[in-house]
Amino acid sequence: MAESELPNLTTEHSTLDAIEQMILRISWLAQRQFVQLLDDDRFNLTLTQFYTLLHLAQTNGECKMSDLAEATQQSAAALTGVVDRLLDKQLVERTRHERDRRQVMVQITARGIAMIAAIKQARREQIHAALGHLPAADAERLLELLEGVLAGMARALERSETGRLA
Amino acid sequence: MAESELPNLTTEHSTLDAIEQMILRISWLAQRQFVQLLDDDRFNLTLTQFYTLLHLAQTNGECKMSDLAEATQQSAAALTGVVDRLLDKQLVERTRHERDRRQVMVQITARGIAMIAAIKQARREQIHAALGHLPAADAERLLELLEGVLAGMARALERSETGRLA
DNA sequence: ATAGATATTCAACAATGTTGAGTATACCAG
DNA sequence: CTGGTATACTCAACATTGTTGAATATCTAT
Repeated sequence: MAESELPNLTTEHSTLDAIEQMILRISWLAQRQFVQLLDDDRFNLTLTQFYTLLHLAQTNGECKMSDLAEATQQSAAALTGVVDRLLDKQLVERTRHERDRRQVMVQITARGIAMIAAIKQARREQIHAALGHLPAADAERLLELLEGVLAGMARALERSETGRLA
Repeated sequence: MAESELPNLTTEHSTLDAIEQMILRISWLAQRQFVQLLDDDRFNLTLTQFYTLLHLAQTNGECKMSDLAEATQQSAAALTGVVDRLLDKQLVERTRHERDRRQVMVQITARGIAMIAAIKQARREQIHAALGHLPAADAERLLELLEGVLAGMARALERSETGRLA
């Protein structure tokens, strides 16, 4: 992975390294915090189930299994089990593509949409508890910078994963 | 500083909500990216194993199982299995406390220390691939803002988790 | 019709996580 | 010392997720 374009790795680490540590720790905390929320009796979802359902909520209409697997970074085999459990909870429906009968299409139900909305609202309250104190200008600036981070990470991930979803 | 603790949840969502989405997605990507790295033949660790080993690396000397469980946010029962596998890989050693024979003490080995160092170096290269393009000033500013985020999240997590590790 | 590609599921296994029971040890009261 | 209780950890049983490779069904092109 990107062995050529690495300028002065040994010297000016400090800021990027600190950002790296920060992102790792924030990721860890954000996830634990969110998992706690999802574990609530109202929701009772795992993180993987949530991300899968979220993508379905953001996709209007049906979604192919393989597309869903790629979007949520899961193998097709793993996704089958996740969708099974979402189906048990009546949060999604599974149908066959009309023309290409090989394809399995998944669609979120009204119940699933309501679930996502409720989780987002709860999450909104949680994030306000954590970040409500940030000055508005800082929040705006942070958002801009995070967009840059996300773009960079998505690129790096793409680059290194070519041909993973066998 | 905007002192309003929970002002108008229903109206001015936009920026904080966008930051929330961004953090969720970055967390997801950061983790997937890191898991890929840890899966490399050189390391062959899971995320949980890494965080557990990392904490042992940061703790000089031995660490009690229950302390380690709390620090890494795992149940004692789950940790037993994780340490079993770290033991198989000869990355840690398990001994009994001399006085209180109930306590099991875990200590990282030289091999474990070398492993953590190698992972940190690889991670450094990965983060450079993702963020190397950020202007230095932006990186500095991002770091400051993330520190604020981390502090807020740590506070929120503390508040909500009182007495979880039964 | 058949060969090969594509889409998905299934089977077998490993790692993690939960809960509740079990074991060993420590400590305290009588 | 003995018995009772708290503590520290492990174990057992189970659910979820993840991997790989095989199996199945369907499409497409010759």
